[in-house]
Amino acid sequence: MSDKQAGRGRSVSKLPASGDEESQVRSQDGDIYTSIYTAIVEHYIAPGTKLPEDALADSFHVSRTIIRKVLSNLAHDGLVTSAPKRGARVAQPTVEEAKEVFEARRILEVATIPLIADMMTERDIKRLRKQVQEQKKAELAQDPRRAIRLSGQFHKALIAIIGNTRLNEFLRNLISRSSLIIAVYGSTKGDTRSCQDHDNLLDLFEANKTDECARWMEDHLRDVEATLDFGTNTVEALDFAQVFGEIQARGAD
Amino acid sequence: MSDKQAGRGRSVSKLPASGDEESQVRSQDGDIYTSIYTAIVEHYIAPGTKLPEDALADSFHVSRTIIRKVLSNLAHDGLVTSAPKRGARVAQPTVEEAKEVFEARRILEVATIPLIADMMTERDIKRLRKQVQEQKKAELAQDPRRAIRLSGQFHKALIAIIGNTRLNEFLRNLISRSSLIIAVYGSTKGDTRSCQDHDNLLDLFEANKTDECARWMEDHLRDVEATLDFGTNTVEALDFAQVFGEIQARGAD
DNA sequence: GTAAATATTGTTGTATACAAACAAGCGTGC
DNA sequence: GCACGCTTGTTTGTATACAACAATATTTAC
Repeated sequence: MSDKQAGRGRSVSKLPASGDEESQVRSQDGDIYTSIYTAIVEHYIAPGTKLPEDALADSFHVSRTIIRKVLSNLAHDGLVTSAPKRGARVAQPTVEEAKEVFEARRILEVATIPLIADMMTERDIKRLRKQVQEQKKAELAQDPRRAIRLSGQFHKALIAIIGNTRLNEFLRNLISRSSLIIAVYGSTKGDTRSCQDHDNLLDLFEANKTDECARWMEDHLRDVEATLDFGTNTVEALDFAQVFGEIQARGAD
Repeated sequence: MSDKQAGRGRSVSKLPASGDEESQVRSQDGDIYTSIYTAIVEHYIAPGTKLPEDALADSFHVSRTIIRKVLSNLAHDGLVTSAPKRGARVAQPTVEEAKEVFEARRILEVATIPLIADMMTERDIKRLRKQVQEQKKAELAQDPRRAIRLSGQFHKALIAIIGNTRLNEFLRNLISRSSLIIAVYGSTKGDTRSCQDHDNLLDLFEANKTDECARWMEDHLRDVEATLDFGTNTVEALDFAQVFGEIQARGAD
């Protein structure tokens, strides 16, 4: 697949029909992180869902020690909140947080446009085009999870052109949070337009219209934010046990 | 009984800092993080210094469990690196990392200038002026640690005007890393100029010359980066035990 | 029957114990 | 004399035990 995972990011493509490699006794640490991370970011577990250490430890056949570390990392990413003595839950971003995240994305992704335009090569364009195609396919196939993920990957791939790990990680963080925000405030309609949008951006890049690229990005992010409905937060906490059952279909013993 | 390497071993629990037997019930988690964080950022412990869990646990009179969590957080902040099975050390940023950090700062701090100018009030200016005065004083008093910290606080205070937690935390991260970078590649001279610079920026803000503010910030950060000497990395790992005594008294920002 | 107080259960925070891995010191063999 | 392997010691990774706290259920008083 994509041979160019920018930065040392953890590959998020583990979930659907996972290509089963023999990853059993290998570093259990990162795999568990990835599982829960993916489960949250791709809306397999709803915001607000409790994440008890014991249950998770049982699910993944490790001790609470490991789960604790993973949850701590996820908390640092802002995907779970952990109140001092009452455990961890999948984070429920407030409206203020949501607006902050999108404001930060606007600032970052607009400001980096000139640099991106400067360093972008033909191959980059080609790769991005292909990615947009994939996204389009996913949307036609009614696979919103995959579509959202690919949309995020597009933005990540864009900034990855600069090759700055700090920026990559910051945007990765913002995009994870965006996923969560969409889970809480997202409307179920009208997001299919973004695919067209991404194609338009590439056109502008190819035409060397950098200023218009910047304006486009600003508008695009505002559009996405505008599709959110800050009145309704659809929360339906479902049991996570079955979820991780699906995720790692192979039970250890 | 051959004498082994100094700075290791179990005899570190001699710290005067925690001679109080009663205060160890309260300050568990966050204070320890702050202590080590401050120690690193303010150059009390040199990059590359080993941070053995046992020794730290003894120093702070807690178990390795706590230390482990703290080190994990610090690793996430990029202030310590932890190789899989050979422990944690104070991070030694490479030249590439250093350049990435400063590039990220340029992008972020320049891009936010318009927003800052937009939201800045008289009181903000007054507060910032006072802070610059403090910094000037520290520099005259030959207190480079304090001067560096105040310089960082100035930049943080600037972006804090926007009131966006994401941006605040990102810049905080970049600034911590900058401190580390200065510890490794910093020249001992010529940093006193930054104080004047900060005053100049405030003048521009007051004159509503936003564009010039942006250009100023760009130049300023490039100047700071230019004072670095990427050839010499002065590493002198000193014992951290005595260090925490001095620090624990005051908290960090 | 309701509400307050108490008992019980369950979950998290911290410490400690044990096992595995790395590093180094020592000795033997060539 | 040098190199290789064994052994010892130190340090990290993981699991488990125990204690403290929160939440819930139950009992009792009015």
